Amino acid sequence: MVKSKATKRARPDGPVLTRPAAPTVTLALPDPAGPAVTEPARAGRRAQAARNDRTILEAARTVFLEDPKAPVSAVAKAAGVGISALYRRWPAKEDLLRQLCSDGLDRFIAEAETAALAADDWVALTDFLRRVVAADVHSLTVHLAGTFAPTPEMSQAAIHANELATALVRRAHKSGRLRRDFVAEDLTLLLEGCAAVRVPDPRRTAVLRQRYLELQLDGLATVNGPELPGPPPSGSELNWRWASAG
Amino acid sequence: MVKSKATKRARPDGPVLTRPAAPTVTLALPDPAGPAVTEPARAGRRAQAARNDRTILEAARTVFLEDPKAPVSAVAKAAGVGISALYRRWPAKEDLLRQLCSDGLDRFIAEAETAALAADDWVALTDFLRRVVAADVHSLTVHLAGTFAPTPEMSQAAIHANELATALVRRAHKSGRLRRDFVAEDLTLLLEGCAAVRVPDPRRTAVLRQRYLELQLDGLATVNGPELPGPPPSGSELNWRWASAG
DNA sequence: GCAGAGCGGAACGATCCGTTCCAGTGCTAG
DNA sequence: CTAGCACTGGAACGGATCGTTCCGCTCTGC
Repeated sequence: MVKSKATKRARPDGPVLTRPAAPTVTLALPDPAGPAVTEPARAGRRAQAARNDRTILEAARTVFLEDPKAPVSAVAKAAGVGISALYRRWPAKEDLLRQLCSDGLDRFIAEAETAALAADDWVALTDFLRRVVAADVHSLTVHLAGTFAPTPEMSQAAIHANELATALVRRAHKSGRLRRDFVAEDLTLLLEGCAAVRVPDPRRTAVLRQRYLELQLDGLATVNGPELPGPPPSGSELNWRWASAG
Repeated sequence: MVKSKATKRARPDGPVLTRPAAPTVTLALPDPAGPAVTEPARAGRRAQAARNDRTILEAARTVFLEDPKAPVSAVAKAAGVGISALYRRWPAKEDLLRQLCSDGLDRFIAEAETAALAADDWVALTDFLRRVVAADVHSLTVHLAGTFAPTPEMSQAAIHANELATALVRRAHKSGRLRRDFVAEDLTLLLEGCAAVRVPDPRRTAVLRQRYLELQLDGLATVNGPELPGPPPSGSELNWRWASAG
């Protein structure tokens, strides 16, 4: 999905220009466990370097999730490394943000594909939404977009993500359990609303987001009753974030 | 509600310490019209000053609604005045923010009281929510809180606002049309979700917020079905913004 | 035992922003 | 008619923040 993820680490020679490091990170989950993806586990300096790759990425995710405008130093501190450890991997802050966002997009797509496996058309959609909210992908993607220039690949991925989501909505409509006036474009703002739910404790935040998602799912399942007001959002109203670079 | 709003304008003598100017502003509505509240309309310099009072306040509302961290200069520019016109009225940025937020709180209370007039217990709640979302009070209040030290009066007002909202929820429950597992504390986060809905065009934003509010209202009206997950938010999870100063 | 990969963190330079200051403008009192 | 001054626009100041660079140290890998 993301094409050949560059070489292993930033080469010591020659400038690094795009998406540099991160050894096939499986994207930090809300679940902070994860018993390590059988990293070769060489000991010593090299090992620390390898570990730092994911450590920094996870720290960055956490930090920017809490405050999209957090300084680079905050990420370094959260990761328990110095600033140079970070700059060795990503040439600039923007590159880090880009990768974070890109990974989020990939994750979004992965969840959509997984959810699409469900046999039940209605369940496919609801499952998808629950997954995306649980993965906490949306807030990162949305709040970061606009703070960096998206690569063509990302715009491409965004389009693909849209297609998958649209397909899920179409299926849900076919099931007859989704209210008629709900369209695929509504998904973005619905998710944005969920992402806005925040309390100091991250764990509680996750739970509460599911709570309000369920509330909205019940709204989605309301097939009788007055139509939702206003025309639904249009693509152009939504995609202004990805504007620069198509 | 807001106690004696100080004298007319910042006195030329002596330092101004609290909530200075603004001649009983009726809080800018989403509706940008408003044919002036029969201001004495004296001509000349004094008139400009009087007009600037409301002009600046409205501009500030617009600007900070779009970006809570906007610089003071942005407000001045939006109001079409110089920076000193602003600083003549509010001793510091924080004072301006405080007033904006306080006015929002007052508005919230006013809407709650108006909505409470409805005879139908269910309509009282839904009407209230529609009003609050339409007034666009929540996003300002919420995103500004924490950027200044709230006055005791504001904390007081916040408590009062909570009481009113709670009463509306209680009534709605009595009507039997509100799902059992929805509690008053849920209101805050529900509104926060609505406030998160944003597109470039403010008018469209307003419409879309109503759209997703209606979706959630349908969710609120779903009395049969599985319970919402997780314990609902608690007061302490929500009020951390108003923390300093009780 | 040595070359250098990798690191921590201080230092730098640019930017931004809240606030102050001052000179200009045009009412308004006398 | 004019002197005084309330009021204003906007330049300038000083502090804070932050991205990025740089330097000296450590410890590995050969």
